[in-house]
Amino acid sequence: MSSRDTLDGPDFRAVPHRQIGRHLSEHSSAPHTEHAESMSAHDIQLKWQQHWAENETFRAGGHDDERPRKYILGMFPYPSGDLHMGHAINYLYPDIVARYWRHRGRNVLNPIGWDSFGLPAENAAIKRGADPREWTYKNIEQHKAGFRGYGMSYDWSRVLHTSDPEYYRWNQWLFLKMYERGLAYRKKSAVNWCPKDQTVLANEQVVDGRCERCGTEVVKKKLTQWYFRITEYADRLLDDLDTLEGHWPHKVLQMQRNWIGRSTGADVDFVIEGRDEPVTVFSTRPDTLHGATFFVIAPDSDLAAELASGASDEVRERFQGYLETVQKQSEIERQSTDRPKTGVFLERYATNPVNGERMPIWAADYVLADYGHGAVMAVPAHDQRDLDFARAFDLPVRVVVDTTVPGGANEGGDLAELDPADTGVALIGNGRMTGSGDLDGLAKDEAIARTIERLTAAGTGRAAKNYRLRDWLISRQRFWGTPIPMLHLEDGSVVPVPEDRLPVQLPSVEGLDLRPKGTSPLGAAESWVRTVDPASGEPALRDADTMDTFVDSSWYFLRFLSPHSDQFAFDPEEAKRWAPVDGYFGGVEHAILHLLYARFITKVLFDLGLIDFEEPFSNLVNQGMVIMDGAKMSKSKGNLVELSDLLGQYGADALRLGLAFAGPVEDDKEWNGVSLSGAQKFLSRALRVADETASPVGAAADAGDVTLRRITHRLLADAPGLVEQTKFNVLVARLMELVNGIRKTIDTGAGASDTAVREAAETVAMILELIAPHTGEEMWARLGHQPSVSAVQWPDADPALLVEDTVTTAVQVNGKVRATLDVPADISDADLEAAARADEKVQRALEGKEIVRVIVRAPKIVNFAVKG
RNA sequence: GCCGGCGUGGCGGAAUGGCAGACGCGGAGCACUCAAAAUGCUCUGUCCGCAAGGGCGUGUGGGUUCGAGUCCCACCGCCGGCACCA
Repeated sequence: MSSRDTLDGPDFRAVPHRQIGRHLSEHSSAPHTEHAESMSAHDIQLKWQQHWAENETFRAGGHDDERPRKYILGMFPYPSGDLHMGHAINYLYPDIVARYWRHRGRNVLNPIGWDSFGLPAENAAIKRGADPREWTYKNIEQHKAGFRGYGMSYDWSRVLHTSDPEYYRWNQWLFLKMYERGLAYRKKSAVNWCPKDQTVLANEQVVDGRCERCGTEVVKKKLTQWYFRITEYADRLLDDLDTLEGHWPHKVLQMQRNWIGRSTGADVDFVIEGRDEPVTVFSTRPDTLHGATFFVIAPDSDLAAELASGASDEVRERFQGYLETVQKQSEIERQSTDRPKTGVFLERYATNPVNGERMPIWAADYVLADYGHGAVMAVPAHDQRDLDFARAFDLPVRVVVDTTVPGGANEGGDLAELDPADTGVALIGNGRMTGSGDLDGLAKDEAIARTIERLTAAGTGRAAKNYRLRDWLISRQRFWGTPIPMLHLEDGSVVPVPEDRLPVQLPSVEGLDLRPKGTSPLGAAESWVRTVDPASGEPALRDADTMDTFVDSSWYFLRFLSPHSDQFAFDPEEAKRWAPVDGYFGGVEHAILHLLYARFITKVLFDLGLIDFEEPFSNLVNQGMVIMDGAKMSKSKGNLVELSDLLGQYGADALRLGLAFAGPVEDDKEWNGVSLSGAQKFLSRALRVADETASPVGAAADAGDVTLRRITHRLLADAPGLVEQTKFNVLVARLMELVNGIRKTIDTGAGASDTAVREAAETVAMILELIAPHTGEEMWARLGHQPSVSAVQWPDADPALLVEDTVTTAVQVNGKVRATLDVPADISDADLEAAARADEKVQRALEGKEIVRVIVRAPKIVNFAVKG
């Protein structure tokens, strides 16, 4: 808005979104506004939804649109069943924000699409003997109708479905790019296997040892699978989290940090007797190397098998038995930390590089094959797990850190009494080195640095990092996903499908048995699997696995920027214009799944030079769930509240308002506490003040009732902050205050023809539109304006109306309020103190007391600090 | 075990270190009505008091400050993440 020095009311310039400069009269004719009493919420809803659809009101502006851009996005839905309360709350918040930025003069992109590959469609298809396509696209149509009925301001020209070949073609393209860069690779490894879904799972999809989808206990299976090398990006994924601080929920950042789990320390090479190659172990405490008294390797590692095979028959037999026991355990059993330590001595020895001591080598399942090098140097005195093991098998315990020294963890204690071998408690705290040659006396950090220097110089070790994060297993043995675009030749080599042959389309389900059986159903599609390598002309077999659907969702936010392109996955020029996403909304359940994968792929695309940013989502909001009786709503619990029922009964606006008002965005909302009738009541109250507004359109507000004008302008000033901090519940409360103020002005104040009433009602219409868009539009129309209110530009608040002439000062005595004074807002400290001292109540409170100090913060507060 | 977050009326929840409880739900009363619904208005943290007024109040105990729901320390409770990760 231009800087004007008049005290006019808000300047509600209606600027159409799509093309600035287009005149209101060119808009399609305004929908007929009937008399208030004759229109139900339902009628209002339909009328405006039709208007928005016909006018493409929320289509994002094109290249010629000069306004600054805002990209607002909700995590796209999976098209299972109909829309329910979960969707209602998830997609409400981004819609509020998108609508807000339109009022703030931004070219807003608020798209919607469907994450439409995945197991539920396939399982439903198996159950009904149908094609997953039918189920999927039927549900998508239902969702689309549901979202329109809910009043979402989407750009419907950019819809995408990940199960369209036009989409998954680019998934395959991404895979090939990853492959070219060595970021997609195949390896045989023990993988997580869900026996129910009959497919492998990524680490991220195993929750407490169970399948994230179906809850079945996960088992380990040795399989050759495709992986994305996310570990190569571990440092960047971890370090860049710092740049998101303050923009992403702290909790999500912390969860990702935990998940990546970087440890720093050293790799140390140990010579093994009777083996040519040394074995490397990782340790975060190389300072304790002198205290390493034995060596432990994971029983299911290749090294264990190798070392056992070189031992006596008896040892070999014992080891085999142990290995079988270990492999029979479920993940849940194995992860339990409080079970006794078990293991077998392999009758082999390693040599401690710092003192040449012989260290017996054991195989024990407390060492994991897939972390570090699958082997550890055991320092029982200073590691609880090693100590437990040493005590179970009577192995030597040697203290090399004195924790009783000044500043140590057991300062002033008696080291002999603290002997871990006796107490069973490892000394893991700080202290000074002892019994470690010339490391003696050094503190932990110094000793670590010194040890790494020595090892490096001797060539027997080096500084090293390790991560909890594992590479992302992306193969799935299921039908309804993106085929992996690779070919297996007769000579055993694996080659990519050339880019110009994409997409590798899914075959028809006709004649295919989709039932899970441990290998991909695609493998049975003979005519599909058997093909020819276009490069060599050799016969080839297609890779029959499909990709994890998290690949689909790892880059979809870029596809919205050029959703129909057959030239690019996304147009880099469009990405430059719109991306990254300014406001991303979704549930915390994706804190380390989707959000980690999307960050990873974004960094890869950055490295490919296709985008100029390294983080996909500049701001993230985790909304809470709608719960019922304290539990998540779900189909299985039978407490799913369908959206369509409520839209008919209460209307979209009442539902939106009720949810927005129910509490802070990130909190769960108890459904029984959401009052839709209360919301309805407020909406009709708002509509009524618009109907009652009696001054003409365009009437200047300057002469209007000042009290009401102050409320209006305070809201105009405060609402942007409230929306930008996602305090929608407070925004609703403030709207209620304004409507209450209008009500009061009409009934007992200046009356319905006062121009402040019009100004206030128009402000309500504009801001209410964010939350209850149909009612906002209807108010705007009834106030005599052309649609759409969504295009109205946010007026600046009049600064003169934001400062009060008189304010209420609290007068405190020792911090307790004893009186309030109405004083001029610009009162001086001295005058205020004098006024306070003159007040009768204050005098009474000060009677007989000695004033020690007086704090005056005009015009807010006076505080007398007194004695006696 | 490690890491993180949160504790405010009967309920959902407000509150840049400056009048705790905005706004709403629920409750009580009043107006309109033959009546009800709808609508509008008033009251509604708690204790003492007829009242004026006062005491107490943001999980508990300390601290910083003229002043603490807000900042610091300890504890209690709840929620979430990670966890035999060397």
